[in-house]
Amino acid sequence: MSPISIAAPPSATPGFDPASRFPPGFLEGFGVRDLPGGYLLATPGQPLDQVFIVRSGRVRVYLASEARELSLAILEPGDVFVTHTPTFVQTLEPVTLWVLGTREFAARLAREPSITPAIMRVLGRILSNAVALVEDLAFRDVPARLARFLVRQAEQRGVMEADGCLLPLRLGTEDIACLLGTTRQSVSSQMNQWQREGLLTRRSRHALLIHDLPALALRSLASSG
Amino acid sequence: MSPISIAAPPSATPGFDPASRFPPGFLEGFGVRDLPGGYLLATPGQPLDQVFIVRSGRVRVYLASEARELSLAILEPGDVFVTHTPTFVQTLEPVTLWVLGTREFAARLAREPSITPAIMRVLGRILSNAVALVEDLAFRDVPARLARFLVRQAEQRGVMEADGCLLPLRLGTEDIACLLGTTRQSVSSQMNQWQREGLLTRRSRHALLIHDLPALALRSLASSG
DNA sequence: GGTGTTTTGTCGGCTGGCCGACGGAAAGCC
DNA sequence: GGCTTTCCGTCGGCCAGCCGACAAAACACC
Repeated sequence: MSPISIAAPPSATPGFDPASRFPPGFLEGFGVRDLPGGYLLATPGQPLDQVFIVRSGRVRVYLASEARELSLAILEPGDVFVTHTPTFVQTLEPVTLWVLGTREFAARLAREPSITPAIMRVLGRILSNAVALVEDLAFRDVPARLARFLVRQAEQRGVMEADGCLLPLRLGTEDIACLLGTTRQSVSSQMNQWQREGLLTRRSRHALLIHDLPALALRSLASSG
Repeated sequence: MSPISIAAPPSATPGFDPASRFPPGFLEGFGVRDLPGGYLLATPGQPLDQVFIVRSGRVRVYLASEARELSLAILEPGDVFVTHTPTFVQTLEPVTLWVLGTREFAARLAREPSITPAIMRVLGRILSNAVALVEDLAFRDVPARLARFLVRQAEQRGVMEADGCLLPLRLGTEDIACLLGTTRQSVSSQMNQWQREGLLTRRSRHALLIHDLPALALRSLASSG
């Protein structure tokens, strides 16, 4: 999950084994935890430091003020995160996680230093994503953010077809708006604008057909400052 | 340097030894590098991965679009950073750094696992700061961001006096605007607004006297969404 | 202390995008 | 199929804050 995303790894092909992402034996020591959908597993208030990896299901990481929410990432199987940051973390559906306390994790690293470089890469990627998110908010207007979002989604999940790139979306308009730091209305109107221009077609509520990907990419360049 | 800041450690008291922040012997292996003012030591393009620590002088970390710049942090002696992120890093004045390549750094961690927890704490703090920055941009309007900035500065560097808290500022209006993701004009007018309300006095170009810190803190709460 | 340069204060116009409201469409549910 | 509920599209009003422009002040340098 991408343009606005703080999570660790690159894209996930559907139907793969999340454990295959990690060195053999890496997951030993992690606890397995099953959670129901809608479960809030971390808040800014009580930071029970934990490293977790999503095994199945989706998890949303977000910030909230009194009036609004901003999704930082929607984690999918294989994604890594640390509850060491002042964010809310909530399951979107029933979820299975691998979990380990940060202290134990650090001790583990100390015992098996060979995995340290891999971890540093993951952390570096998380930080890079956070920086990219700041860049998006500071420099790009809503159309550009939305275009970027769609292009990235297409790169990750798009399926080429005769008349364009079919993009299965598991998010509603409101969810997208929340990822982009804007409103339902702005996303909706922009999307329909592009539909009228022939850039894309709303195939169904959860599928989008992008006809002109390059044109979208063009609109994803900075234009708000 | 704070409300908008991605850098690692808490505040620095002036005239301290930056090396004292780290475990004895930690800095062995680091190279020492002297750079002139205005030197650009990293850009998003070529990520020569390095871990560096500021020994003296100030360093600015920022993002740039064609039309605008956003400062992520102004690093001071003792601050740690990684050029592993797609940002610009530039010296503001002549600077001395301790530098080590990320590969060597990781190897070092692998050899001396005892310092790993400390490093994870530093990375966690950097990430938390980045998240806080996103929060600022997404949820707070300009007055709130500015108020927060001033309050934090006061906490870190302010000197209590009879008629308030004297705040030595090494930044101009434009620099502050750049840290807050806004414009010179907005900062200026808001500051003078508060001056008229008696909250603060512009003592000189580089010094500010804050009379009513609590009132400022009140204005630093979210109000743009 | 005069003179050029940089920094700051202020104003008005303009606009992106938020907000509230409401009708229509799709999807779930029996 | 009918019903309910959730989701989506669109419009008009409104406002924060950016932009350009210019004057005044602070500072630096001789």
